[in-house]
Amino acid sequence: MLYMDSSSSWPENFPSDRRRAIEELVRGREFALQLRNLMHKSVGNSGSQVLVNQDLVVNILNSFTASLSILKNGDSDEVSQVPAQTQLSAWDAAYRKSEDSGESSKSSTIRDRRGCYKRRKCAETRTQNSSDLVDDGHAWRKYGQKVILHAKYPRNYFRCTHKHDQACQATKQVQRIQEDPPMYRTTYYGHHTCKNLLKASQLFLDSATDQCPMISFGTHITEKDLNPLFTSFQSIKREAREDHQHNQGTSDITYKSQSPSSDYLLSSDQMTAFESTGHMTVLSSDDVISGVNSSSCTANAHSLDMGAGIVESVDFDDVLQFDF
DNA sequence: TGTATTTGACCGGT
DNA sequence: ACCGGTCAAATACA
Repeated sequence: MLYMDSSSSWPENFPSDRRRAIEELVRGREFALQLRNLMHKSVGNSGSQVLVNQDLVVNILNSFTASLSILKNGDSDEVSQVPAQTQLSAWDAAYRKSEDSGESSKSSTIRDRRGCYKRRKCAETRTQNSSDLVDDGHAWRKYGQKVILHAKYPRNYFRCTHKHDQACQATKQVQRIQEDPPMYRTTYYGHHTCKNLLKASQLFLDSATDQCPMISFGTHITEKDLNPLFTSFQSIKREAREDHQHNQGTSDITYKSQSPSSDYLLSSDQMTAFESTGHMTVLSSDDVISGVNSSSCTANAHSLDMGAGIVESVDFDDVLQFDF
C-alpha cells in the first residue's frame, strides 16, 4: 500500500483549501489503516465479524484513496491504486479536455497513455515451477504476451480478473521453461486484495465433498468462515492426491489448532514459499495467525510426503499443532 | 451481447 | 536504444 507523504512538496499555485482537504483525508486514511492493523491483532472476534470489519475498512480506504486521487489529480502513485472507475473518470476527463482544447495526439486512434500506468518496482514476488498449469484458485485474465530475449518460449502476463472492479493488484507471469516434459515457471507479483468468495467457496465445497484421501479437516468449513485472503487450495490438494498415488498408505493429514474455533489450511502459495525458505505463514479462517519457522519443517512437507512424520508441533503465540 | 484473448503499440527503466 | 511490462482495439468465443 502506498501512502501519500504529507510532507511532499506541493505544486505552485496549488489551492490551499484543496491542500487542507488532502491533508485531512491523509489523516483519515492513516486512522483507517491503524484500525485495520488493530483488527488484525484482535482476538475473540468471529470470522464473519472480522470479514465484515475488513470490508468496511477496505471501503473506507478506497474512498480516501479515490478522493485523494481526484483532489490531487495526477499523482500516479495514487492513481495506481484507486478503483478503476475513478481512474477512468479522471482519464476521460483529461482526454475530453485535450480534445476540447484541440490538442493533437500522437495517433488519431490511440490516446496519450503517458502516466497512465506505473510499473511495479519491488513488489513481493513468489516463483513456482510446475509440470502443468495448475489452477491456483484465483481468476486470472491474460493481458499480454511477450517474446523474451534468449528465452525459447514467450512470457504470458496475467492480472487478477478483479483488477478493475475491486482494484486487486495481483499479477502473475507464466513462462514455459522446458519442452519435454513441459515445465512452466509462474511468478506471482503482489497479493490478492479481491474478495473472490464465489470461487473460494467452490473450492472449499469441493474440498469438503471430494473424498481426498490425504487431507481431512477436523470441522466442517462453512461459507461464513471463508477468508478472502485464503483461497488457493486446489493445487495442493492435487499434489497431495498425486503424492498419495506414489505413497499409498500415508496417513491422513489434519491441520489443527489448539484454539477450538478453527482449523488451518495451507494454500499452494504458502507451500511454495515454504519450499524455498522453510518459513511459512499459516492462515486460519479468521486471519493470519502466525509464522512458522522451524528447521525441522523442511523437505518432507514440501511434497506432502509425511511418511517420516517430521513435525509434531511448532511454537507460536497461539500454539498450532500439526498432527501428521 | 458480454466476456476473454490476441497482439501491436506505447511507455518506463536501464 | 533496447527490453520488458502494460494498454487497449480488434477479434474470438460462449
